[in-house]
Order: sequence, then structure tokens, then C-alpha cells
Amino acid sequence: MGKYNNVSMAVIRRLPKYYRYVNELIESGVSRISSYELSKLTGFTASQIRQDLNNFGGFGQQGYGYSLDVLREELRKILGLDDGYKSIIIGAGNLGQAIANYRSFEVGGFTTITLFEKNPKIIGLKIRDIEIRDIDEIEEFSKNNKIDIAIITTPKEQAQEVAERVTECGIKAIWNFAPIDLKVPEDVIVENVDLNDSLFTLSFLLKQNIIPN
Amino acid sequence: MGKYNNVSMAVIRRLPKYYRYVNELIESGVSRISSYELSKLTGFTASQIRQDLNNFGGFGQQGYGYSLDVLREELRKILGLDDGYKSIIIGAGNLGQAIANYRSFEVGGFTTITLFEKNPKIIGLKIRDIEIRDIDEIEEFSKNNKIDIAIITTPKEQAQEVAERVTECGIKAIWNFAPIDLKVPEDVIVENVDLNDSLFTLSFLLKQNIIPN
DNA sequence: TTATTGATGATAAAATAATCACAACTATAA
DNA sequence: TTATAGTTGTGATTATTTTATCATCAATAA
Repeated sequence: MGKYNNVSMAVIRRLPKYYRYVNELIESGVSRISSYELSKLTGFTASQIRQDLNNFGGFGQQGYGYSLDVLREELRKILGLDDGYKSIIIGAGNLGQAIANYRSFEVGGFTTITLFEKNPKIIGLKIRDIEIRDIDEIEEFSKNNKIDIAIITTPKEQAQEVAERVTECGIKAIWNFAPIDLKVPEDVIVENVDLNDSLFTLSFLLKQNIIPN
Repeated sequence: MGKYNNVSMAVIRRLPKYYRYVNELIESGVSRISSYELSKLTGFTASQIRQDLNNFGGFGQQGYGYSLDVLREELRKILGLDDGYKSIIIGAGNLGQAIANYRSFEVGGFTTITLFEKNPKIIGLKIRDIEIRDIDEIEEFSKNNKIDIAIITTPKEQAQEVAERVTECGIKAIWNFAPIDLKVPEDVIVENVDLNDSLFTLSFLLKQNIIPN
């Protein structure tokens, strides 16, 4: 479908890190960088950085390096950070509220337009001007608002049902924080943030005293 | 150092998922499973599952499969979930509070013994019996309490300084939620949860309409 | 007891990912 | 203008990871 269908997930998952360092460098007044210098910052090899970026086009200049302004703009395009995605959060507990409060997502063009919640004690409240609605309004709401991303922060018991409801509404991307593998239609993208998995990995490394690469 | 030094990170990061499915199966009354059945659940190939588990010993039985009770116990041992790790959370904002409220970590033997915070308005409050302390008490507190894991949920500007303080206290494992690559001594383990990275990846996939493997 | 089926663990093959090495090119300074 | 140092983009190579194959063993039923 997209232009970059043949790029591996390994490469894709490094892109946000490149983007982060490019921003930091620009903020600190740097205007160009070589793959070698970037390798010292990121820990990736210079060769890997060049190969990664080349998957998306030759943004560098031989004998010069990469213009950071160009690189930032290209990375924003590649990552879709200029597309202004609208998201909803389902589950307005601690985690949902934490995400709703996260300002840095807005810089990436992500706007949370509303939260949905089951618990009547919370429904009607606001998180910095974002209203918390009854979860049963989700279908109606989706008819009147274009929603790009559903962020699921419910307990795991409700996550699958929520996933079905939001995909039924036509939402094509789910950012899932529940520790469960959601079953969704083929054309729906799910990105999981599993805190258990991450903590258990840390636990393993701590127990084994392994320094991960 | 540890027994499993030569096991790749790719394998290690699959272990929590195995553990999760094993638990779900036991809860639903199943007592044994073949790698083939497990492959249908997890999406990994049966061959990969057998090879993964064999890195840690032969828990299966030819012609029979894997006893789920045995597998759960072995995975708990491997992952260090019976070791009773004590953690502190630095940064008692929304995210820190969300984590402090997460009960499921306790099942894995992780106990948050206290939170530290800079904002005086929050210091002294409690999150379900866990006290929020002044961040400047951290050194004193660490002298009187064995701490295994420091969970950093501060804004990114403070994360590096916090990392230095906790490593100075002798803490060897950091679960880092700040979007920054912490510089720590060689023997300290850092596990990052970068929400930006995850969201940007989702954004890329959505834009490209790529279904990730 | 013996044959058959089912499943592992180990090894081999294939696929994927990372690294190396270098021609081609740029900027800069003499 | 020319030489030099620096740096990319890319084909070739190496390393790693995943998948396939198969000998072997356990359970079961005849």
C-alpha cells in the first residue's frame, strides 16, 4: 500500500530515535551532522544510520553530511507527524489521564479530542479541557468526529470488547496499553505498550546481570 | 555473569509473552500444551517456541508437550518473578501515580515502597498507602531500605540527574519512562518505555498502511 | 508386548539484518 | 585550479535470527 512497504520493522522502530536526536541537535544550535557523529550519539553504527535513512531517500550529501533541518522535515513526513491525527482515549483511569496530560504528543501533531469511561463517577469531568464521556456514546461520537487513533487504557478484561467497538466505528489504528493481544480485522493497526512485558524484561536482565545491547 | 548470557534479546523479549499465555491457559483450566497449540495462540512458530524455551532447559516432554505448571514455574524463575523486587518511583505525576496504582505488578513480585516528588504540593500525600516523599530524601531513604529498581517518571529535563542520583545510591536497575537515553555506569540496567517512540511508530504504520508482522 | 501417533530437542537451511568497504562526490584550503 | 580530507550511498559480506527438517523418545491402544 504505502511507499515503504518493504522496510523492516527493525528500521522503522529506529526512526523515532533519529527524530528525537535530530530535534535535540537543532535545539542546541547544530545545523548539520555526519553519520559518524550521529552514531556516537545514538549508539547505532554509522553504516546502519546511512542504510536506514537511505530506505527513505538520500537526504545526505557526500562530503558534507546531513542537514538537520532537512532530516527533521523528512522524518516528520515519513513518520506522519504533520498529518494531525485525532485520537480518543478509552479508559480514563490513571493511565488514560496521564496520557491525556502528556503535552509532548501535541508537538507530533496528535490531539486527544475526548476520553471515554465506564465509571459514572468520572464521566463528565474534564482533563485540561478534554471531556470525559460515557463509553456508550462512542458510536454516536464517532459518527460526528473523524477519529484516527483509539488509545485503549482500560483494564485487560474490557480491552477486547473496546477494540471491537472502535474497529466497528471504522477506526484503523489502536494504541493498546492493556496486556492482551487484541484480535482485530486485518486492516487495523495495533501498537502495543505492554508495561508488564517491559518490567519482566528488566527483571530478567537484573537477575542475570546482563547488560543489554 | 548470569547463566543465560548468550541468549539473544530477541528471545528474552518473547519470554513475558509466553508467561502471559501460560498464565491465561492455567486460569482457564488447561494443564498441558504442545508447541503447535501455543504457536496458534502466540503467533510465533512452533519451532521458534521450542527453540526459545530450550535456551533455558528442556521443559517439555516428547510425545506429551509442556506441562503448564512446570512452564510457569520455570518462566517465573527465569524472569526473576519470585525474587520480590522492591522499587521506588521518582516523579509522582500522573504517570508515576498510574504505575503506583498498577496492581498487576505485585503478582510479579514487584512492590513499590515509596514515591519521590519535587512538587511540594504533592509531597506528603499517599497513593493507596504508599507515601510520596520529598525527592531530597532519596539518599537517606536508600540507606535504610534495600531498593532494587528505580522507576523514573519525571519530565525528561530531570531524568538524567535523577538517574545519576539513584545510581549513586547503588541502585542497579532503572525503568525509564522519560524520552531520553540515560547515561549510567556500565553495570546499571536501563529498560526504556518510550511512549513517543511507540506512538510515532504507530503513526508511521498508519500513514503507510503497513500491517506489521 | 508391540506398533503407532504425537511431540520434543537438535541440527540444518533459509531469511533477515547488520556491517564492511569503497567508488563517487563535496567542501575547503593551498 | 588542484589536492586533500571528509562523507555519503550502495553492493558485497558477515552475522544473527527464524524456519524447516528429522531422529528420537513418550504415551497410548491393540
